[in-house]
Amino acid sequence: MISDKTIGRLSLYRRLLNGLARAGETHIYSHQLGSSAGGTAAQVRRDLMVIGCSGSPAKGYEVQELISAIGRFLDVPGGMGVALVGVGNLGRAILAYFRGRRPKLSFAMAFDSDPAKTGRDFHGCPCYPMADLPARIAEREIMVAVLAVPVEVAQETCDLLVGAGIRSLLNFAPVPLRVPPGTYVEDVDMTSVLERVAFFARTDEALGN
Amino acid sequence: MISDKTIGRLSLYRRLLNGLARAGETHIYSHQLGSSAGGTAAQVRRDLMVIGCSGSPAKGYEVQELISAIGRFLDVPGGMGVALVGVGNLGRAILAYFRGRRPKLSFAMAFDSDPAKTGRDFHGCPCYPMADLPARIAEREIMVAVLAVPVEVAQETCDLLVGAGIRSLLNFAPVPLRVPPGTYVEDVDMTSVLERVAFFARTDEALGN
DNA sequence: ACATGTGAAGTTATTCACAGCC
DNA sequence: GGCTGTGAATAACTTCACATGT
Repeated sequence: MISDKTIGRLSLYRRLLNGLARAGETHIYSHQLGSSAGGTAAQVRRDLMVIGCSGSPAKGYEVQELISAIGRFLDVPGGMGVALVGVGNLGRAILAYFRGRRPKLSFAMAFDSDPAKTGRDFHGCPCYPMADLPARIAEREIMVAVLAVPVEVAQETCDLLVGAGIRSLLNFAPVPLRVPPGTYVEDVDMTSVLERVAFFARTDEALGN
Repeated sequence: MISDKTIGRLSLYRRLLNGLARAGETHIYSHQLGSSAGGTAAQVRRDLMVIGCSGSPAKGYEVQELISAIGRFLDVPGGMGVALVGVGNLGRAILAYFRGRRPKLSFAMAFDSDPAKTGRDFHGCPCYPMADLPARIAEREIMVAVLAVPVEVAQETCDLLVGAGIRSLLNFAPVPLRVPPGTYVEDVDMTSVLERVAFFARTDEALGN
């Protein structure tokens, strides 16, 4: 009933709204938010409708109210821990990227099979050996994982995570993962994204986008 | 007329087919390729149809033929150079990730505003100062760029790239870019992707996906 | 029998457009 | 006059289903 596209946009709206709030803005119209978000006014109104927000024709939407409403909708009140598996170049970049960015969603632990990496912190996140994974994930009741392991071990690592109780995961390995029903997977396949981008460099004007 | 989703899947099919070819497979049925790709047989057949491939009911599709056909469709014969802007943690991870992965699509140059980074190589890719960007991009006729700069300078860097002749770009900064018509942008907003993934950890079973 | 190729149907997502209100 | 809220229309994408071929 609620689409994943809408969820992604709500997350983006919140970030834009936080910027507006910091700049002292108190109200915003759907067409302004729409154009900042790279979408349309109608889309913004629909998205806000599904989370039960409403604005006034006179002043638009209240920035603070939207921020709170999106937070109530997206966030788990107590915050959520995320596990990273695979502390290679990409894994470390992800840790650095998210460090301190979202208080309600932070990397609580990382795992790697390389003994040279375990036992220390990366960007503030402790790294443990793979053998500890099931116990540590169960102990902290982690439900979300990011997979940044080599493609050869992606599926088996995924199975291990699901077995340990992970309910939703973000996969950077360039292979679609098989998961049991009830588990959510988002594949971010950078290879195919880049190939797509390269493709449209050629055809954009030729086919008139 | 050809959708970006199809392009992304073709890229994935090719990767899977390369694996099959390496394993010695010569033919494949749409339902096999579909399930490896996390899709359906009908979808595979439609995707292959748009690039003019056909198989036989007897043996399915010829693996090598598909690989060539996808290559003819997606690749520029002479190969394509990509520029990276922003050699931070994420930028370096991207260089490492793509190193030697696709011969027809490789990072030819990188740019960064930090003088400590310019003048040397990162994962085999030379890094130049931002001031050199327009001339070097024009000289090598680069059309594709990856943007991995801090969000504050993303739009201005994008404008610089477009002015230098970039036609298509992959943006990792968490803000939608404004580009002139005819330019293709793919935003990979890891923050909102992760928030989405976290959201569905809670609701998957509750709302029964 | 079983797989392909594809029109038709179905599904999901986005945009239009207008009533109602400030 | 311009904005919100939303049913209706449209567009985009996916799946069905079956005629056709081997």
